[in-house]
Amino acid sequence: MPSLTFQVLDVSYEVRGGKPRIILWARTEDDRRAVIFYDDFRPYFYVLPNPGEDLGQLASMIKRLSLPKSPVLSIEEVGKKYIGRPVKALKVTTLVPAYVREYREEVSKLHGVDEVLEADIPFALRFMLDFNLYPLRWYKATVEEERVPPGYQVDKAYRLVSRPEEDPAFVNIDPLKGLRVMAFDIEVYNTLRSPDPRRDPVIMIGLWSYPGEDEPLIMEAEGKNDRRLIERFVEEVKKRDPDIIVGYNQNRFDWPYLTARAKIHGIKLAVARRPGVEPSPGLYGHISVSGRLNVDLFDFAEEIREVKVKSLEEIADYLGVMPKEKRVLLEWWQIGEYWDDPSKRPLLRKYLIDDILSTMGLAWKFLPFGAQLSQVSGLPLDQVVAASVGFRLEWRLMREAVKLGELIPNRVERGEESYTGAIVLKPKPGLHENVAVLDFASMYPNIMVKYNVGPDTIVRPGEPYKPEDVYEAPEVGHKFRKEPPGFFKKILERFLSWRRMIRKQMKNVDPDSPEYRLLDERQKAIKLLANASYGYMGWPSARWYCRECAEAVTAWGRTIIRYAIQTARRLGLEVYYGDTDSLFVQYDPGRVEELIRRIEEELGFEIKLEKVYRRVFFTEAKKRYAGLTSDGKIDLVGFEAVRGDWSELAKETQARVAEVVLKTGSVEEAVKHVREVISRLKKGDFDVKELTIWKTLTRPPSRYEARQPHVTAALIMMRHGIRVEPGMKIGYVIVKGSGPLYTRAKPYFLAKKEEIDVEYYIDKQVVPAALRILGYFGVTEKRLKGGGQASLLDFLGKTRGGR
DNA sequence: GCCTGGTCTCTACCC
DNA sequence: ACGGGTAGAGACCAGGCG
Repeated sequence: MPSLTFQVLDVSYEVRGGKPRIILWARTEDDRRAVIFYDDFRPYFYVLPNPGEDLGQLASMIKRLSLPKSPVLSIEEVGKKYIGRPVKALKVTTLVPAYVREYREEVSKLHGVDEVLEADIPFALRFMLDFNLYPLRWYKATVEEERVPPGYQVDKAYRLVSRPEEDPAFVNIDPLKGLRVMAFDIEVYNTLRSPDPRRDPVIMIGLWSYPGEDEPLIMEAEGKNDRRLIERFVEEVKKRDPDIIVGYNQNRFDWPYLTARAKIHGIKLAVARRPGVEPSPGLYGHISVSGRLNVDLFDFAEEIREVKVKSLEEIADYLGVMPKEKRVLLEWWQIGEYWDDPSKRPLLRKYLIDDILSTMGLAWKFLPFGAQLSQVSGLPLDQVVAASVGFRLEWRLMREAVKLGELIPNRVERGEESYTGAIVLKPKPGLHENVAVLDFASMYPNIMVKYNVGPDTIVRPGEPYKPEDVYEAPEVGHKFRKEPPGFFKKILERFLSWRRMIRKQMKNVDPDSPEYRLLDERQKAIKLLANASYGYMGWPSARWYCRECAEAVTAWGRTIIRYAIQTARRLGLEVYYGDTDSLFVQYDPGRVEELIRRIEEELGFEIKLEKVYRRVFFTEAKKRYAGLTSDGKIDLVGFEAVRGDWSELAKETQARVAEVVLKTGSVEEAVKHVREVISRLKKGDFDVKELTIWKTLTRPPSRYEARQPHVTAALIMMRHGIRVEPGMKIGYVIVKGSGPLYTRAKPYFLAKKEEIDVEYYIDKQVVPAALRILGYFGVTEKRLKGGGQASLLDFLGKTRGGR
């Protein structure tokens, strides 16, 4: 029988004739698209009996529950481990995946059943778990060719005969190489309010395929009739037959909108590779397009902290994919107008083209990392991108559990129990020269490995132990058995050594080569998962939740950082600041080197010289500082200048103040700059956008206890027929008037320049932001705002501050 | 009824 | 929809005062 080498793209299943069939979506070595069917996989779950229960009797009770449409096919007694303990369980196999939920409910009720386990794992993923298949990796398997079933958009169809084995030849080959990527975006008609699919048509759709196309294809509706447009969209997608579809926010907007419009026209949005299948909601708010990987790039953008308003334009600008000044910029409410006006329509077209180019540009920034995340976590690309960090790690943990013969715990509702976290030192306020920043490398994962922390190694109350056989966490007293190595330790050790190996390989590869990029993205993906493990244990919804474990980790962390502080002081190094796993000390190269050596030797934890500040400035506040690095870069941490909920003008002013003070030491010049900004404001020489304040709406407006400006603005938007949803950033300005602030907020796009309350921006934005830094040097509000000379008091204040 | 200070609510940040 | 620690603005509210 022939052997096939293929790359796994995705897995789904269908039920035919009352039986499930696994559909493995793949690409073959000779670049064909293929489905590989597997008919012999069956859904199952485990039943964990109460201690001393008669398994045979339990089995016959379960058999009696057998459902006609999905009978119990077999019940098998198996030896497993559950949170590290050996257990006997029943493996119950049935026929139709959708009925497993029903079995879970009924079996849980049976007398003698402690828990029903692994009944909540989606069938297709269950197959990947059991067959140890990782998406985007390459495998070899024996297959038999079949006729491609009608309607399937693939070149080949096979039946899986042998268990696939990973092909090591492909390990360091870019998994995306040769895959067809299509970017798309739609424009929807509107009239100064949010579009409604019952009323507003789709007017333009753009798509662009790589490889193969030099430029995007732009399609337009006929007037306000989008029927033909949507039909053409489906045809054009099929023609391009992409493996990966990328868009920006398409899971929440484009797909639902297109689906709704198609439904109105009675058209099927049949863009999938399977006949008659439309895009449909999947896990984690993601939209699944069967046979293709639908990747919403917005999910990556969410993790870019530096960009606060995460629109496509802003993200593409930040990443240098499409500079704002080089593109057509339109606001969403202008789309209808630009469509109706024939002279403006070409600009709308260009706007869409720029969006498509930006989207494709972002794809090449993000997909390589996404592909590694998929290869490492084991979740298909489209899902891993949509999933949060906790779930990404959890899928990998589930895979490890299957390999180790461990039963996967259920996801259970738990109340929140908080515990003590890390230490943050009080900073030494002022301007300091030559300060070294030392960082413990992956402190929490290393604590977990060193002390064998985990839910399976912890000594529970009442359990016997010998003191010499356990590690005891300081302060909290939780104990962990030294042997055998626990679940987390095993996985983390593998992650850490895997990452070490990759970093070693990287040293022998040209930094500009594709292989280097691949390795770098892979080590980042591994690091992400490793670093998530501590937070994961403290997450009440985690399957492997263990509050005491998380608590023990932070306790060890506190002890370690205290020890490091003490060691630094003993060496005569002044400690300026520290947070969790970092220390800011006076930079004396010899003694810093000695400090590093001692910490590593005496504690067994690696600490690194992360950077050296030529100058660094602290106020009294923790978690805020400004530093000037040796290469002339300014780091601003925690200050208003890096927060999204301050006006751009206040942020810029503060950043400039920090820069002047750090680079020149001239408070004078910084004051001058602030005064210029204030006079510019008073003259009316400003733009509404630089005064806009953005805040996230975290819940529906009615669910707020306290009134707030951004909620007011959101309510005004709603009155104008603009949909606002939790998670949205609301941009508002403060306008003139009396009464509390929240009564004077207005959405920025409805506000006229003349109504802006300039006084508010001076008193509550620019001045406080500037004073946060200048205040330390004795500068007063009066001096920043005053019309005349600096007073004697200001002068005295300044010299006092400059000590 | 108005002012004041303490507390609560909310958001966004740091690591 | 991974954790705790933290800053800061403004709303909210009780108590003092006249």
